[in-house]
Amino acid sequence: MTKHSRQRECIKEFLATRYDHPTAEIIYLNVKEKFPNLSLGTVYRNLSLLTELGEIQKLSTGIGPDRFDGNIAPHYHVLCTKCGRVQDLEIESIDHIDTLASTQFDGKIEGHFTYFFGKCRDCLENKNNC
Amino acid sequence: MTKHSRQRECIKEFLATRYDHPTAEIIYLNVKEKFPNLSLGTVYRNLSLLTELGEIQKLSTGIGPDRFDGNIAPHYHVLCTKCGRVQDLEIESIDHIDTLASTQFDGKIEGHFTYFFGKCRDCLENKNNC
DNA sequence: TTGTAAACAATAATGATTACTATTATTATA
DNA sequence: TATAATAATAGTAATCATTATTGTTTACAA
Repeated sequence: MTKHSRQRECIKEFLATRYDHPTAEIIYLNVKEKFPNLSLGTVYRNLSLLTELGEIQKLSTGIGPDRFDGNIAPHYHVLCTKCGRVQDLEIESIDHIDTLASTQFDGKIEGHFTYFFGKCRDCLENKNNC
Repeated sequence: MTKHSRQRECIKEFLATRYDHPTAEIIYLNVKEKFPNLSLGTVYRNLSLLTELGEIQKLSTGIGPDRFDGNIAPHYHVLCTKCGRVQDLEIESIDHIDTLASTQFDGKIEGHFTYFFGKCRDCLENKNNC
């Protein structure tokens, strides 16, 4: 049985205010302001739990540490290969690629994860503020 | 200037014989049979170099350690969520999703990486040999 | 040959994440 | 409201994958 925890509540609330997909470290530093003796392990444990519960989303981009997204509505992400920023991308569903994959795979396709990569607007314009 | 190295040669040859996308650790254990005092660092260094040269492909699936693929022809991969196996998938190009993403992204889309997930044939049939 | 620079083995260090343990907080119940 | 049961915590150690360092060896060009 899972009990309420003020730390977990705060982690979830913090994520709801951020649209830049922060890492566990960033979340730790921010939530620590409200809970000065917060432990990094607590952050990781709760991020895992919230991900399992489907209340947040974990992004394993393969570039740097995992990131977390408080928005669980279906959407995609673009990774800037210059500054490392991860931005949201609202596109129409591309779930047809699962059907396509199913026709060629001897087994059951349950879904996919896709990350787009490229250059963000700021990097294209050489603004170094990203 | 990059010099010839028998270790690198052997790593590349080994990858060419394998279709199961081995990890650095597995590659190390196998190539060690020919070079008994091979170092794990040498494996990582050469895998990075070969990846940069475009002679092999690195797969960062987000599940477990990175894997490597000696086949650089464009193709996709399916991760079995039960046994962790990574299998090849030959499907027609889905590069149109980059065009789709471009229409919604304020910046430049250069490509995408997509991993499908599901259950492999062996796991569906409860054969525990995978 | 011989000089030089790349590659090596061995090992230490790092970064991200998970595990452990004694204490504290939450919640059900007396 | 007090108390008992136990989930969650803070603090810390350990692990896992990977990268860095260093002194020695190997490839190759002069």
